[in-house]
Amino acid sequence: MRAPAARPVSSPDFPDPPGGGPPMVLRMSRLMVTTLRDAPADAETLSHKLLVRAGYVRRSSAGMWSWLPLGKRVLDNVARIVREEMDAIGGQEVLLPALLPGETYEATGRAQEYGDLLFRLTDRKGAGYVLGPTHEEVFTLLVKDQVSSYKDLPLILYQIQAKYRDEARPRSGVLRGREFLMKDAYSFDTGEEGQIAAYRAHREAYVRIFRRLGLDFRIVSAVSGAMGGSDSEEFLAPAAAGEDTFADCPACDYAANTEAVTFTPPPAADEGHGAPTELDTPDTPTIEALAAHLGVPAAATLKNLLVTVDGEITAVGVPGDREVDLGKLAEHLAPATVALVTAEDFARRPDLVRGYVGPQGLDLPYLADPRVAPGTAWITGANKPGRHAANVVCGRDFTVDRYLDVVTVRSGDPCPNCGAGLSLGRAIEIGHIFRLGTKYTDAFGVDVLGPDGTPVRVTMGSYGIGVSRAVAALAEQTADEHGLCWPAEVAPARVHVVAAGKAAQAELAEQIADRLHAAGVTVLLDDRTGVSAGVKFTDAELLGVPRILVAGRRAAEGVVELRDRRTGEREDLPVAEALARLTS
RNA sequence: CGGGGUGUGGCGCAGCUUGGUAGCGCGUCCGCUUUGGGAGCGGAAGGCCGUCGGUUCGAAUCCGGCCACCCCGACCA
Repeated sequence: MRAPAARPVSSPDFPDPPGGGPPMVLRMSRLMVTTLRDAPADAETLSHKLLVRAGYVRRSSAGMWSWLPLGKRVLDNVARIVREEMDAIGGQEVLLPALLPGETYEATGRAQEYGDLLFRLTDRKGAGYVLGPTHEEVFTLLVKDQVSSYKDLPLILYQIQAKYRDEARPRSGVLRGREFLMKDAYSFDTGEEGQIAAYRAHREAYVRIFRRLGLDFRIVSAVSGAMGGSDSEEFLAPAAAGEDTFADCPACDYAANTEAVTFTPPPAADEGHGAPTELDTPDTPTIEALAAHLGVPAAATLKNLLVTVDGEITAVGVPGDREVDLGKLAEHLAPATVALVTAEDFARRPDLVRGYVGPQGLDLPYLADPRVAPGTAWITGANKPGRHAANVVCGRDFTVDRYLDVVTVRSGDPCPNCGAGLSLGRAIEIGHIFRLGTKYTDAFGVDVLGPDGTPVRVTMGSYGIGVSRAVAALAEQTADEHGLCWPAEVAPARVHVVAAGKAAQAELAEQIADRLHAAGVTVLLDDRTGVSAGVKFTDAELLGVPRILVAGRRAAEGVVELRDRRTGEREDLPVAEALARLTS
């Protein structure tokens, strides 16, 4: 497919790598790029502001983005790297429709799981369609159609394609759009072993991809969410603008999405608890009021949150200083529906005293955080207005029906691996890999014939990379106060040549651009006339090409200035040497 | 979906309280001067003031509906 290397490529390191398209000279005088001094008022995150200011992207409508020439080049470079590494593990690229019959997602129940997140539309005949949010079903059906023998497996298919999610709130520019570019790959194997091998191959490919992209990233264990399946890991790019919170252990290599952090209580110290006593605690329906009234830390109290699980009133016990993460709770109890109790629910249960609920002697299912361990003693509601009880011991005075990790993780919580204090950070999810097992092949009955002639159920994995999001994540991680600052392999050009002066400088800049071009290097040439050097420098910093070559004051003596965008280092060099540095 | 906010040339904003037919900075175009850190002077183009309706002799401005967008929350690969 790609043009043979008729052009000189002297090194894989600096000049354009193979597959990046032919080297070009991009002329600022003719490029469709408008840089803005001010960011749009609605831009919040750094990447959003800078990608717009530098003329890489422009908002088309809510959550929909147009990629302008420079942005498109960065996007293509990211896609190219992804493609190369996917091909290297034997992935075969395809392109499936983004517009799909609605029933595709009905068979697996995902139409319902996705709910409003799924973009739905109707054709002229009234038939329902969706814009694909991810393509497990479609790929599974494709394989069912195409593959019939174990000899056809293992198989890795992928595509790089626009995905659609009708986000309730698109935000942060390209970071969370309703249309975005995603690489989605699917592996098909017979049996557990192959599936694990495919998962591992993808994991390693992802590490190579994100390293090549120059992203700082962590691999974190995650919950599978709407994908289904057993194991999954997320690739997170730490960034202030990130929407995910992850826990990171400073002492070992543990890292996890906060939703996936578990807690194992230390062995119970089951001694010396006195009998329960009732306390007079008027006007203390909140933990805060109770702790203040008694002069005890909130952690000594037991908070009992009442929820309904598929309509059944259920209590959830957590230490008083902890918050229940309703998302985690719902995750554990899925597919049951979890909701906070309403006033009507209370009306049905006069034995439940709002603000004074305790688990002892209550006729309710009782769920609890592992911190509410057998043998621990608590101050909790006495199930009477204005009364609490102390020395209420778990296992003696009440029992827990089921332990669940439902508490919001805090900085300093123990690492499940080594016990050190976890730190929390924000990050952008740039990749997610899943072992799906047979969820989708069961739904569609996808078997191949095995060596013994009997059908074997196919096992799957799915592996996503947010390509457009990775661009934003990169911008987020690499930009500084002057603007964008791309790693060489994804930059829209390798070198930004600035003609800073009059005709002589312009002519030298042209010659240099030509020679770099001939050496296989893509050049962004600022050949604009009537634009002052200052403007060109400022634009160069905003645009973020990693190396800036200035033909300026000393052009007449054949000396140019070479700058490093990241470090700001500058050096005057003879033209020949500058060229040698940029092409070797 | 709940709470808050904003809609005025490409971008950033003022004008609205006190109605009188739209203004500033940046950008764009033309001319001259300038040319190493977002230049100067002179000229010019570009906006049915989100939308629909109401009040009024007259509405960007007052009133009401709707829409859009943004932020926080909920939700969410």
